[in-house]
Amino acid sequence: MSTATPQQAPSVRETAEAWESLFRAQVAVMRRLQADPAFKELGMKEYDVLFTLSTCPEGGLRLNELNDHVLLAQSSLSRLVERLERRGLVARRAAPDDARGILITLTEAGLEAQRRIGRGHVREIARLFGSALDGDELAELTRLTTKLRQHVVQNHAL
Amino acid sequence: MSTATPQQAPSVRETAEAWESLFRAQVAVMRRLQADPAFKELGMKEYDVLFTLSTCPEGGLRLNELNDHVLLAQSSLSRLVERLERRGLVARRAAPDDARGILITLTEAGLEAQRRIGRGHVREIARLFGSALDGDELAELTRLTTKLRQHVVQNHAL
DNA sequence: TCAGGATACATGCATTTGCATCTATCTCCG
DNA sequence: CGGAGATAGATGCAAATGCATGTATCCTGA
Repeated sequence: MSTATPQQAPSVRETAEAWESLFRAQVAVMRRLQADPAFKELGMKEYDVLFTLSTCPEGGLRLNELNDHVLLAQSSLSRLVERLERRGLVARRAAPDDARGILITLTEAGLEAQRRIGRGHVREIARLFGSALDGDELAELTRLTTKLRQHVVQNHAL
Repeated sequence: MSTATPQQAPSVRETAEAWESLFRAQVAVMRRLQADPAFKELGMKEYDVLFTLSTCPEGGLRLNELNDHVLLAQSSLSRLVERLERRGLVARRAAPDDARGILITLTEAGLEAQRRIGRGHVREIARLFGSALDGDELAELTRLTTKLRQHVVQNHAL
């Protein structure tokens, strides 16, 4: 499938440095985002679930698919979704093709909440990132992290 | 998008895309790291504290300084450190210049644990990152995330 | 100098999380 | 077919977390 890249594998030192830097940046940004009053109503993880569902609108997602996007144990996500359902933000129904599975979809209220919170969220991100990186740098950051994620997901199944 | 516009003021869309991509990459990598058996002995957050302490060896760190590096509420970190102390991995003593503060330092056992776990950790990171990005890309990723973190920390105090 | 407010950390308590395990369903291959 | 193992999701329970608040100490300005 992939022709081997001509260059040698990067050193352990380089990779560790990159991960450390990526991780710390994520922590720094996340700390500021969490402080946003918009997340009093709904935690980051809850919002993340609503957001992920909003990007795959038709038919919703299975619990295990959702689980790939969120950093939570399966049981924790199960109960998080249960809470969202109790709040009327998502609906759960049996998956059509697999009687073991459940399909989770956004309700109208859930979609509305996602959009409302998402607007403030996105504005806050722009505020944090805007002065830090220019357009080219942002594009490059997006490219690199996307490439990293894709390789990790493809070549290192859980 | 305007190719003619040089830079400054990236769009909300661009920043949101970059953050989403950065965040998802972090989740994907973190998921794999957490699966490493090395983290049965000590969770990621616990390791993160030991690692942070290991990078500032002389005199240790104050609890509130530590808190800047970890994505935990102050009370949670307080108790996390308490647990590490009970396991003999860190020591807590009164800060010399401020009677309200405590200074946290690695014990010998803590340093040993950090090094031992860190070795496997770093190897696992190299395995995940190595095939994904080449040396130049890693360096650029490091540069961009470092720049992002610095700007966020400097311009957006909590 | 000292009152009012800020800061550092700890603690009570309800919520959330993860691990282990359970049930139900699916898949494969004899 | 049919039984062994895999997979999806739920649940009991102990541990971890966050919020609100408490206590002690520090700082500032009148």
